[in-house]
Amino acid sequence: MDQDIGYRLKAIRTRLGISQRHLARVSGVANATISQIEAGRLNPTVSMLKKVLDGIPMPLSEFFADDFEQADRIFFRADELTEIADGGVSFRQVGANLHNRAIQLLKECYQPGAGTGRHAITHEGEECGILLSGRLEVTVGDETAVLRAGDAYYFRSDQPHQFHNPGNEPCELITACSPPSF
Amino acid sequence: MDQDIGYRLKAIRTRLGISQRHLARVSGVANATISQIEAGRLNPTVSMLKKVLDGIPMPLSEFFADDFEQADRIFFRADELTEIADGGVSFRQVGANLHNRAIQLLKECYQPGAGTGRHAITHEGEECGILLSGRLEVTVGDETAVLRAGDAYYFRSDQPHQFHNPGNEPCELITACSPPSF
DNA sequence: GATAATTGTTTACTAAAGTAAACATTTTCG
DNA sequence: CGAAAATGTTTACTTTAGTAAACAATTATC
Repeated sequence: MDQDIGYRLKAIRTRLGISQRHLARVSGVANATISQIEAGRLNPTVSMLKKVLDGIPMPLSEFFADDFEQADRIFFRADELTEIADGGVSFRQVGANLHNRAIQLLKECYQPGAGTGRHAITHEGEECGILLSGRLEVTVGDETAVLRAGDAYYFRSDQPHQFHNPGNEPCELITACSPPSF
Repeated sequence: MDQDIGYRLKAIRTRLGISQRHLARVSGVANATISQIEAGRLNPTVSMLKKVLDGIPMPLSEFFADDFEQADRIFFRADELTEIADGGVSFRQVGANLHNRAIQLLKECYQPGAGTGRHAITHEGEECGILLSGRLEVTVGDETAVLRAGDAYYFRSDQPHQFHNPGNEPCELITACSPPSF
């Protein structure tokens, strides 16, 4: 249970790209607390967890929503997908608790001009995706391509990669990572 | 915050008609813990609250759902009303956190034969209601009446009162209590 | 009406949550 | 490169969550 909370908090925090210390500062708690919660070494009180989430901000109901307590769910309606918005990029994730899972499937939407940021990302595993609409500029290693609806990609994630929507309409795509990266 | 959790737990527990000790037994926690949580004297850990709710059973998401964190909401869609089922009787409450509020408004539905039980209820305040459909037998003090759609009642709650659906179709009504009784 | 069972509360205690401050790494920037 | 800032972790300590057992009060049962 404590571990579940930790995994979920870490997933949310890193997805937003903020550090433990930053979250600690804005929520007014000790950074050691967040470190230990995420490590599953601490069993937070409700009010402590709320205090932390207030810094994101995220209501408790959303933190516990979806399949947080039903990791074995099989079917998900469209409006049940876990949504994580981050600037011009929004993610809709199939399933919420993906630690110990093999696949992370996302429906992503990049607003015009939005992207993963100036710096390329590197992590373990592999990932791939296929575009549904709009255009997406994908850079992997020293290769760059602008994809259109129907185009796809597949690469090992230890190669530096970044995404960017160069068009003037939103870009939708389905992506898959293995293992899930937070 | 701690007090909010306590009020809400107590509201849910008493609505289900179970005692602190019973809930403590089935959830495997000390009854003193439940007493102190409800009194707002204890700041439960998430896993402790989950352990308690597992005895109801109620998922954390539902506990924190609705307007638990937004006590100032004004409008509620039909499907947003807090539903509390109890045997043949179901309650749909307008708003969830009614402590410190003056009114508790419920849409109730009694299945045929269902009622508030053999023993009359007594508590402070006043309550009233109006029938939407079906029949409802209302007993207040030594007076009994069978109400039909459009009929209504109003009494001081310190008079022993009970409700029962004597018909063979569900009975719907809107009730109001002041102050909210849990 | 008296005994027994059940209710919620309080208390002394122990197990653990939460913090401040140090730690070891990594990243940033001149 | 090298100083400086920022990252997550660990540690010693204080506070508090959680428990068992007693308490007082109410309710059930004969």
